[in-house]
Amino acid sequence: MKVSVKDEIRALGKRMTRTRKAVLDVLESTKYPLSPLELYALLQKQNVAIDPVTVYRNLNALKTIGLVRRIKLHQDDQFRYEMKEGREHHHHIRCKSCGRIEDLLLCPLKKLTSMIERETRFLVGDHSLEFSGWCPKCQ
Amino acid sequence: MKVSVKDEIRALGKRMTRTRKAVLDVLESTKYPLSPLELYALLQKQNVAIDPVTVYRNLNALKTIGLVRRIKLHQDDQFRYEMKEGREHHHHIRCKSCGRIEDLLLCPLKKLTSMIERETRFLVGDHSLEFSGWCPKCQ
DNA sequence: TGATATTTGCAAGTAACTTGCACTAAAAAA
DNA sequence: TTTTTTAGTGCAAGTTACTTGCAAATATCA
Repeated sequence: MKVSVKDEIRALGKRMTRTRKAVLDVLESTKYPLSPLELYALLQKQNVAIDPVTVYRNLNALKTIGLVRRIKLHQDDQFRYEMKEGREHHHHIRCKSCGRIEDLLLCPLKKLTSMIERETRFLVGDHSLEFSGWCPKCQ
Repeated sequence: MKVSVKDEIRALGKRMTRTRKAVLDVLESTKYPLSPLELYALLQKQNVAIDPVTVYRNLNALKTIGLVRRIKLHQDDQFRYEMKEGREHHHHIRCKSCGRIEDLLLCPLKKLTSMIERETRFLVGDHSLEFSGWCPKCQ
């Protein structure tokens, strides 16, 4: 975890606790978005004593101060969290078989947005796009 | 409700009950995808005596026999159901303010799919795409 | 070091949905 | 038309993911 993160947290009146640091460390070393309970399971493997509720609360706090992003994947019944730092707007692809999630780096929807605005008269603020299928191992 | 629907249901060993007919009627006359509890509320307004559990079970049954489609919108904590009949593959746009949901008739993602398959080596089976923003009334 | 305010853990509460079970009522058989 | 069979229903209780209340613990700062 970067030194600046601790400062960023303190600047916002939050504290850098043992558990919060552990949560941040796991998020930073994981390349795909984690659910609170997946994160909790990873912490247990590392023998970090923490309550699931504390994981939820930390993720919420980190989201509020803008360090992490909360997403909900299609047909998923839980939220997932990923570090915001250095990550552009992106979408995901998920394996229907093993659940593996990867980032997609391209977003083809900018042009489409104005078409949709014309067509629906909505003012578009956001979009979500997600693919699912079978990853190389599961094919 | 079309006559053929009753036959379709019976052909699959299911029965056309008073409550199931009521659920189907509401779904057929609603232009946007309904959550089970929204559907339940609409039935109550029409003084249809039904238990929420029965709404859930009917929607499940109708999904299983392929008459309705179940979808989950982004950041929504409930499933929604829409009639399948005569409705092509499509996406949705939702108002961030009033929650109004409309269909989008175009799907621009066919070309993109092969790009993503090349890039990720996944075999793409499905995608979900959803826009949100502000509808004309809420702008 | 001590004050104070955030954070934590445990227990309990929610919301959306599912399951178990006895009872009801469609549909098929007699 | 009247049984018989079995799907469907209502109520209560269970499940999952998450939230909230509160007293005790601990990070930060004077």
